[in-house]
Amino acid sequence: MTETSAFPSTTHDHARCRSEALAQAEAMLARKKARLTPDRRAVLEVLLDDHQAQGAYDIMERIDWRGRRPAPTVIYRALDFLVSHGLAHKIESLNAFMACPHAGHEHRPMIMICTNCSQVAEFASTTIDKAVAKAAKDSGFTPRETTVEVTGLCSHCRESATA
Amino acid sequence: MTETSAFPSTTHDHARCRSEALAQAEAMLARKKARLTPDRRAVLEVLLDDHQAQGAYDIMERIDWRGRRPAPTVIYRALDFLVSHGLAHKIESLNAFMACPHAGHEHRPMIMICTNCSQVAEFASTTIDKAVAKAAKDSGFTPRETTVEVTGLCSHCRESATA
DNA sequence: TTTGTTTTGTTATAGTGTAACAGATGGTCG
DNA sequence: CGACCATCTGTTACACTATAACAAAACAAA
Repeated sequence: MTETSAFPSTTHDHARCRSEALAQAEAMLARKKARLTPDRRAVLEVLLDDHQAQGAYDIMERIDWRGRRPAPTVIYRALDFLVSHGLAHKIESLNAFMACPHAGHEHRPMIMICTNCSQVAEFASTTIDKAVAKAAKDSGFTPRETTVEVTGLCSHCRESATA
Repeated sequence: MTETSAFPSTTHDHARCRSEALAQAEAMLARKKARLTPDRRAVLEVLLDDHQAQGAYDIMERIDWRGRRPAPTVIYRALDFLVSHGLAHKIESLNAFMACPHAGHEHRPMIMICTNCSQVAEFASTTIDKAVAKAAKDSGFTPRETTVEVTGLCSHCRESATA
């Protein structure tokens, strides 16, 4: 039982969720002496605004640039930084990004994508990791990075199923 | 031990591999009364030409169109058809496609991507499927489609490692 | 305060994927 | 046979995703 977070409930206090994640991120980066510059911070904040996957261009539009009109590169650079420090994940099957709620833990979790409400959540499972490692070994393959993504219905949407 | 195929060896008889896969595909589609039209067949043949992932535009360029200059839509339509009939897989982390060597088996295998020789292979593992199902259940999530992709080194490239 | 590293700004371009709709083709059933 | 319906093709246009390349600015460390 590798208990981590799943989909946020209706009673979920998002303001708190968001500010805690941000504080953790700041602390973690300070420890690593990495800089959370204004652009990077802006991107992270947009990602933390909700529990949905967001495309780079969506993110770009949601940021208040105060007159600036930055190129996509700016966003991708910030996203690269966040992903490489474990503060965000890229969701390959959506070509989109999500904030990672567990700042700084080394992990490549399974990502769950609700096709109804389009919320995303992650779950770290050592069982999956082991199963993948074994399958790779049985094929003579030496794994480096693993991607596991699942689409389906979250518990909310499962219950209020559209008849 | 769910033995399927792994990376082709140096002694691999690709002409045979290719023609068998094509024959299987034809048989399977005939059974389903689905049509392997010229465009679809051309795309499948290009995918079967090697064991690498190929982007839609690469595929388009490799086909001899005899003067025609088809739009990308044509390729994507053919790819949709092939994927929906289990004759090809989309590799999400590469935005590319591979032929599936096991025509018609219902399966969503783990896909292995060698970052050295860029060959791809698949492996069906019920252990992974179960682990993913359990992780989803533990999160209250009802899974529909699963993507598992691993990058790393195939057995060949592992041995002849670039010092 | 010099020096080297990291970050930003900017332009341009490459790569991936869909929407929409008219027209052609093929299979089927009376 | 021929009318019909479903599927497949052709085509135009566009939307979305991502990177290359390089000069300028900001910063940290000594």
